[in-house]
Amino acid sequence: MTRRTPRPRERGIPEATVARLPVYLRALQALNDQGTPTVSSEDLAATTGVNSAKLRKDLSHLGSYGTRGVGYDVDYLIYQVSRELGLTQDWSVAIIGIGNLGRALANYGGFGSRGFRIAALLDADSSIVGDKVAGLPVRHIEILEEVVGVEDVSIGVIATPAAAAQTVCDRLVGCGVTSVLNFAPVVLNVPAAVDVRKVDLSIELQILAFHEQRKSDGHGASEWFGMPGSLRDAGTSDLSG
Amino acid sequence: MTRRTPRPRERGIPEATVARLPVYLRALQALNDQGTPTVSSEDLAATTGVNSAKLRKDLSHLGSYGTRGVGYDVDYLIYQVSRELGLTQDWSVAIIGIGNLGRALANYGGFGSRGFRIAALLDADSSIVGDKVAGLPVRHIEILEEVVGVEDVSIGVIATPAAAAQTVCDRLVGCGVTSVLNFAPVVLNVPAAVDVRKVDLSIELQILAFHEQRKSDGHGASEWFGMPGSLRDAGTSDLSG
DNA sequence: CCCGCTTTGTGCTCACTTTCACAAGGGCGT
DNA sequence: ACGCCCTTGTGAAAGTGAGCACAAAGCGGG
Ligand SMILES: NC(=O)c1ccc[n+]([C@@H]2O[C@H](COP(=O)([O-])OP(=O)(O)OC[C@H]3O[C@@H](n4cnc5c(N)ncnc54)[C@H](O)[C@@H]3O)[C@@H](O)[C@H]2O)c1
Ligand SMILES: NC(=O)c1ccc[n+]([C@@H]2O[C@H](COP(=O)([O-])OP(=O)(O)OC[C@H]3O[C@@H](n4cnc5c(N)ncnc54)[C@H](O)[C@@H]3O)[C@@H](O)[C@H]2O)c1
Repeated sequence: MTRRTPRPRERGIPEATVARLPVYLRALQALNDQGTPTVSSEDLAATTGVNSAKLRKDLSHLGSYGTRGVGYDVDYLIYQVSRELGLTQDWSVAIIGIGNLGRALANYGGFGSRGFRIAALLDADSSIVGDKVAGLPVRHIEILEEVVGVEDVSIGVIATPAAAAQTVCDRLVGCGVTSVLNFAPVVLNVPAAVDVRKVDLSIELQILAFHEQRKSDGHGASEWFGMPGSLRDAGTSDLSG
Repeated sequence: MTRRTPRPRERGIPEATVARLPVYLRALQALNDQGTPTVSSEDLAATTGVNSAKLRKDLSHLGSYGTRGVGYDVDYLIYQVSRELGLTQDWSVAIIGIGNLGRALANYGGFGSRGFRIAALLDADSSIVGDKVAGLPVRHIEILEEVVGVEDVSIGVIATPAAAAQTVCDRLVGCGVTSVLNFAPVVLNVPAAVDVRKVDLSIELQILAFHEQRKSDGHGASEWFGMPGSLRDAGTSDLSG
């Protein structure tokens, strides 16, 4: 009866699940765009490349939002997943280091699916400070603390050379930023309360090289090639602690 | 000395270990650059932000290359890790989609720590075909198959808009490429023999947002902030299948 | 040549993930 | 109202990884 508590999920969504929620969310939004009203775990799992049982278990961590015999209401699920991920509020992002990569990031329109606002661009190079990139002025790294305060930055994106990354990170942490996305190829040292995620191109390539080597390694080619069509996911995940 | 079988490790290095080897390798190269001849698991673990037991177990999967009471020979370990990752041979990389991101990638000098060679840049936009980016000419996507064959491309990097990614991927797979690094925000559908790793900025941000929300969520601030100085790693990992 | 100090390599335990398999639940046709 | 069929939600099993704690092993000094 009046099942009051629809399972608010006291706390503790597995990290592995958190990493997949954005993938589901994206697929759900695509379904929504094409007008699909409901979707089964089987179908959603297929388009996101995961096992349907895993998908159901993932969603079950948010609560019981499906209807047996029918599936999930796309709109409603989008809302629930967004809420869980914290996308119902806006997050200010600052990009530090407006070089090749920082520029590409700044120009990247589809910044998440809403929820994120690029609030500031910072660089140490005086010759580009003042330039406008993607409509935003590049500001000097010197005023980082001020900018973080004024813009209420909660996520810092580090796209500086490796040598400057730790210093920049320390300053971000120093003025209260507790989430950092790091593109520089260094291991950042931060307090336990700060989350750091890294994106490292060379590591990705090296992992691919490892598997590539394995493939050519022993033999020519046989028993490889499973049936074409098997889905795949890969890449980013792993958490902090 | 004549320790003949240094444990060739028949096969099967845990994926989690593979993902960390590049990190160790980078730290080892830094040590080597500064002339350090040997390093203990404790020290190497500290600079790479992992538990020393985990580091030792990781390295033990490659064989017994340490010396008890002393540590690991930096040079030797660099060689062994490189070999295991397949970096003793060169891998040709093709970047498809020379827009903001593709350009940044092409210009990225520190491409891995050797081992990788950017062999070709491809794009569908005739107006930029022929341009030189980072010293390489942008070629037309039409001749992808030819380029892959001639340059012996083994890794394809997809930096096209999401809508084109699957098609590009299919063509890469079609001409024998079995390793793909995907920057487009789509789940690629590939045969089982193909490895796909993805780098997805919005997913990373959403994961950070989730944790950020958790931090501010319930309470003000207490029992948070573990002792500053704790190391952190994060980001990429997870494999294919 | 023996001893004690240091650091590796690893057995074992515990925690987290994935996947299977299925009972319970819900809608719909009759 | 009833029963059939479909899909969810989840216990339990299996797989993977993290980390502790320690015996085994180099190394150097006495
Ligand atoms: N370009 C890529 O594709 C790519 C790929 C993987 C990783 N990365 C990493 O991303 C980072 C940026 O790469 P990039 O190609 O854009 O380099 P870049 O040299 O083009 O840009 C770096 C920018 O950071 C600025 N900078 C330097 N020190 C700074 C400081 N202390 N504070 C603020 N800004 C500072 C520089 O002025 C420059 O504008 C590097 O660490 C690189 O290793 C880049
Ligand atoms: N720029 C970023 O920071 C960023 C961040 C995350 C993800 N991404 C993703 O990376 C991809 C590229 O981003 P971008 O900012 O460089 O976009 P972009 O529009 O600047 O560049 C895309 C390039 O791909 C080319 N292209 C289009 N269709 C093609 C086809 N069929 N074959 C070959 N080339 C084709 C276009 O001509 C263009 O040069 C997008 O999928 C984007 O979502 C970009």
